[in-house]
Amino acid sequence: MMNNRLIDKTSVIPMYYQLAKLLEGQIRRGELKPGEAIPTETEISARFAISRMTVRRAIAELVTSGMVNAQQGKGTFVTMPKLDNIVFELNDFNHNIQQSGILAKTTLLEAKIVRLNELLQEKFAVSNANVKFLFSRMVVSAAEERLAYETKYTLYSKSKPILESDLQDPTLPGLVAAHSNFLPVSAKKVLQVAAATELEASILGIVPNSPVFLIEQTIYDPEHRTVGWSKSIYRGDRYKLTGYDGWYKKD
Amino acid sequence: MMNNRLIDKTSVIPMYYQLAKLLEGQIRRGELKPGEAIPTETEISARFAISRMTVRRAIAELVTSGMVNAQQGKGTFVTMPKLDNIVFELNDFNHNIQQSGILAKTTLLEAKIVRLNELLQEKFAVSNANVKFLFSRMVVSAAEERLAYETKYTLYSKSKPILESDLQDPTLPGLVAAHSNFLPVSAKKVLQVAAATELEASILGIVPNSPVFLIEQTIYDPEHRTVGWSKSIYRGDRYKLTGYDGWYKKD
DNA sequence: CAGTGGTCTAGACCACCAT
DNA sequence: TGGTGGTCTAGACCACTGG
Repeated sequence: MMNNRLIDKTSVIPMYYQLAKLLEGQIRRGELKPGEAIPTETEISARFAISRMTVRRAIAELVTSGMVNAQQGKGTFVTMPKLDNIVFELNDFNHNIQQSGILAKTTLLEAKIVRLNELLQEKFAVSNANVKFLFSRMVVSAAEERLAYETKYTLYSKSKPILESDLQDPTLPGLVAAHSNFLPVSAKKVLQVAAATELEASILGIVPNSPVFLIEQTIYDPEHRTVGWSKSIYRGDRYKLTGYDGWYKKD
Repeated sequence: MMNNRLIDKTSVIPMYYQLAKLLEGQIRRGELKPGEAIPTETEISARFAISRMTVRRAIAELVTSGMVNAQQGKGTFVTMPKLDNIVFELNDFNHNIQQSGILAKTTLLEAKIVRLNELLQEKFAVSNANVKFLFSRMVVSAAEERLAYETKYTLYSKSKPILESDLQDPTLPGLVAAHSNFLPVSAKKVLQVAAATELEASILGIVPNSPVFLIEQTIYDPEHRTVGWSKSIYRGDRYKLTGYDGWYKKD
């Protein structure tokens, strides 16, 4: 049925990888159909004269990629792809732009130290009125076009002046690391749609009430305390998110 | 330094899992800091009297979860968390609603067989004018409120009447599977913001030009042919996407 | 060169499932 | 009960890094 010369034991390419790709190909070509069982580990092990541990490692790759599903006592089966769980990756949104060959430029509009106010009290859940925050707002532009407007707050615990370096790493986690003694270890982003306010519209050069992306980001330290918060407005006509699901080829 | 009684070899919980959680805890508590090396595999192996393969399996878990980074010849190091790559999961969007305890209801507005037109020619990249498509449009609502409006096209190759079952699985992959001989194996979704058209606004009961989510979905068969396409409009004031990154606890 | 992680083996025992 | 996948071992050899 199958030739056992398909795995090159002398290759620099690991055997588990060769085997995984071999099985993946059979599934993609429909030689193994969704719902069907793939050969047992012992069978594959014997057929290719490969240790069972190595076979398991190969199958583990397929399990991870979601093409196959192992069931103890029964067998390993080709997955019926579920296509309703799409994942959108948001590489700081601006990578989209940079990948288009255009390079995004960040222009600082304002940066200052502020004290606690109502918004900050809500977002950071602190009550000590002496806490200092670094406030900054900036515009992201590319090819002479303004694309996004961002407002950021971070805890400010280092007595260090605000340098040009702020511009070099304008990401929120970067600001936290640079201007506080807190280590940012986790983040939450909430994406919504909104209508551009007068201010936002004038900064971005769009018509008021135009649809825009509104992204709120919160940065946490290891104790899950909020150490940074930002609100970003992205032009709706210049940004989109694309996501894939199922047996998409990744090579 | 560390007690070697922390791994219970007789437990039903696998040793590699216990070890992975033990290391994860040390990292979360800051006993192992970002940038630092974790003990070598041989060291851990000796300290707990565990086979190195088992230690590797434990570390592999941490590598997968992104907390640690292995470098051949050098060591394994605690990751400096990158927090700008947030991932939004979109469980067919309506799961958001269902998790709130409210149950979403889909109401079919129209369903019919259509022939090739300009839109379909572009989306499906077919030229044979005899190809038939199943067209349907529907409204998703919850708690007496209309939330989303969806328009779907799928290839129609089964000579089967359109049944009530269409309503039972109104997802695009489901429609493809039910009404064509094609197997949907991969999907692409593009998320944008838009202003509601007059039609969309009247169907959803919102003001025209309100900001809305616009999601286009394309379904592919194993040969990467388009077998389904849909366009969905979601009320901007009722939906949002939330994503996490970094060392978020998942237990 | 010594030390690290990466691959692989040939067994062993177990938990689970079907019959 | 026999067959499946899940865990674990005690080695082995390799590729890569650094001094």
